[in-house]
Amino acid sequence: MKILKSLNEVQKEAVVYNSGPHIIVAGAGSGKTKVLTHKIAYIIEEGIEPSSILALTFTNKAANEMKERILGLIGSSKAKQIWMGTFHSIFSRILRTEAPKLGYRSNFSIYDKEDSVSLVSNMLEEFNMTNDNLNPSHVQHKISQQKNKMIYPEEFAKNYIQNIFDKKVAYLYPFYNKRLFENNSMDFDDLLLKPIELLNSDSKLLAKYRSQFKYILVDEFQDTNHAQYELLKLLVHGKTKICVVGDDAQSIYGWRGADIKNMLDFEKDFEKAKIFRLEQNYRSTKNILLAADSIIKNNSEQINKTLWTSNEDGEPVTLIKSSDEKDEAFLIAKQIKQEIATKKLSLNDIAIFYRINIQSRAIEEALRREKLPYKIVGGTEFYQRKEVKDLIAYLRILINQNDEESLLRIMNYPQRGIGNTSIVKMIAFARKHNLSLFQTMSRIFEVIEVKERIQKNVKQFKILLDKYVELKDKLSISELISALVDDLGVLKMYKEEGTSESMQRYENVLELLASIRQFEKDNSKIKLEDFLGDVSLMAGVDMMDTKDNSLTMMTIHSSKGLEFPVVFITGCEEDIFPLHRKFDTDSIVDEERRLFYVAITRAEKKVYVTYARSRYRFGEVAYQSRSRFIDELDENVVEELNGPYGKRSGRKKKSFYDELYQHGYDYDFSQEQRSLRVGSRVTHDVFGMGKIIAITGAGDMQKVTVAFEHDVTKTLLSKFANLKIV
DNA sequence: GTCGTTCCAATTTTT
DNA sequence: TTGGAACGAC
Ligand SMILES: Nc1ncnc2c1ncn2[C@@H]1O[C@H](COP(=O)(O)OP(=O)(O)OP(=O)(O)O)[C@@H](O)[C@H]1O
Repeated sequence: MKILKSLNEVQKEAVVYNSGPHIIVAGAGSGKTKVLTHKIAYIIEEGIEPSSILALTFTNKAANEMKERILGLIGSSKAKQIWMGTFHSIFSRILRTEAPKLGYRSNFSIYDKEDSVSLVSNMLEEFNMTNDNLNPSHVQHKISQQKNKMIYPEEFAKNYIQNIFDKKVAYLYPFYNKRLFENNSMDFDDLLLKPIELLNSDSKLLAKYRSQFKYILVDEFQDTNHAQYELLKLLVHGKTKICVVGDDAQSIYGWRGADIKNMLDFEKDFEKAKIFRLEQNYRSTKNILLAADSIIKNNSEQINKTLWTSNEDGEPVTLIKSSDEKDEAFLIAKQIKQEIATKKLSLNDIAIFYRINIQSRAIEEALRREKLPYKIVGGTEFYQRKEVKDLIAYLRILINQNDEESLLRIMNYPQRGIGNTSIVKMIAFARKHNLSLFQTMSRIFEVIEVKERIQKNVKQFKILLDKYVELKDKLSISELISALVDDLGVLKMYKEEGTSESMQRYENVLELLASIRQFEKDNSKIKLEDFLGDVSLMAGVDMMDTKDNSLTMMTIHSSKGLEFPVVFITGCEEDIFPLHRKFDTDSIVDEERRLFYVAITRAEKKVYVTYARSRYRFGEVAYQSRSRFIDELDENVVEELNGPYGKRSGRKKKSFYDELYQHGYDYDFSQEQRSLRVGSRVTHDVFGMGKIIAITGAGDMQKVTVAFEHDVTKTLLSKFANLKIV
């Protein structure tokens, strides 16, 4: 059979296996995704209906690629009928049909993080809690964490309150859910929670989906959260075939609720689960695997796995040292030119990874200067930009008039003389009369607190919206948005402003129009509702264009599942990678280490690791020390490209002089500064462990602000503080 | 209600 | 350093 031909023995076994739940646990590049792909193709060839297969991937892009591969394998367009996508997109699709059973309408909006945060923010204002010192985004994050652990408001309030912050969150949490519901909207977590509620409460529906999905396959299983796992447990029953694949060493979304425990529990929860282990890596050179292994073995908790390759030894990992982030970027550009010149590589073969998006700035600049074309994957995503979101908000309100967040966004965009005071009055009226804000606009003349002149503005706005509600079924999406953009005059507005930001916005609006036209071309007869759903669930990598010839830049998180011949891992310095704040626990550093492992294992032939001795952070120079991960790399597979201070020493503990070198020569080595600098870890006799977050003054008057454990921050005179460096 | 100025947190990572 | 929120003047 053709489908099995390009597989090794274990892979074949796993593809063909059909006697019950199975999990494929294997290291990077061992062909997990490949097995999953071939398995699906195999099942279809066996005569199983594609529409009875549910295949869950981590990104939409991965889903599309998998579909294409399957198409190539079975040569039939049947692949289109597979239920394939991310958990979020699949279950939002199911909710479009089933949500009415929960009291939502099927045109519900999907709130992304920003929408959710702004909902929280508006709630704080409405509840007069703006003085409570609550950061809306922290509140939202906390709520989201509970939701994806399936901890409901009552339970949270009862069992999980540890401090005053939790208490306030517990107060807000039920109202937050209520508001979402009233807005006929769901946040990302609801897209998983609501299906769980539905399937738990409606046995007929459960039966329907259980018989619908005869095969369930999950890629990147190590990064599923509790809600996702619960969904799987619900859907899988006696006859369902379930196959999951994952690598615990690549779990990098713990902060988003993902739990490796799911992998360990699988055997327990799914009876007679069979484990397959793939041990041959087909992606990388021996040296790269050695380097990756030397990193990951520093993590204590791991599922034991072997990984070997018959590929060549290849080149060592090359370390590039630089003085600051500009220098780093320049050296990367220089090295890329050399790679291309000497190795017949194309730009597409090279990727530059970073820990945090901000790092891309300096690199972009250097690449532009050196005339190296690049693309940024993810980052401040296109659909996240303000002007784009504003226009999308118009579309959303046309579909779902209860979507108050969207309505608030556009109420005064572009400016039409409806200010905050009037909006507050309108909301009060809406709450009092149990109306939506949208309905309130129809009765604006009853809201006597709003000035007459402004009532007229509201009326005008309402007429505009009504007109487009009317038009939305008559025009295509692109015609609709073009007409709207014209009507609103935003293009003209940006042009007249004439600043460089405005021009950027102008461009972005044009790009939005173009992208909608493209979207229409790719998905004929698509409905506005579906377009909006897709847009909210679009991941950064989903937009990645692999056709054009350019370098790829992205965060390591976005690089998951991808592979490139040459990989640059940049900013390998303490406090960047591992990026940690104040007091990180081992488990957080372990996740950073897994992230580093993911980064290395994306590479086929060559890894560069770069770091800088200083970089601008928050507008001031911060002196960096190189990442512990660099020291963890197996010396035998590492070379230094430009160590101006001699060869890397194998010493684990740095000497005082090394420390000096680390921090550069343009540094004042006076006693107190050497010892105390921003970022230094210190201990205090009374307060214990801490980290310096600011230093002011000098000499006897020098003050240091230290963040101690348990959220205690103190500003002390260094003369008396007697801080000891650790 | 709008515009300009000042002030402050942000640089985690994203479905 | 930057962008958004907050504040005050008109
Ligand atoms: N039996 C095989 N023969 C040749 N090449 C293979 C084989 N199995 C996998 N590969 C290749 O190895 C590379 C890695 O495969 P794949 O992406 O499926 O691995 P993975 O285990 O999912 O990796 P990761 O977990 O790192 O994302 C791919 O280029 C794939 O084509």
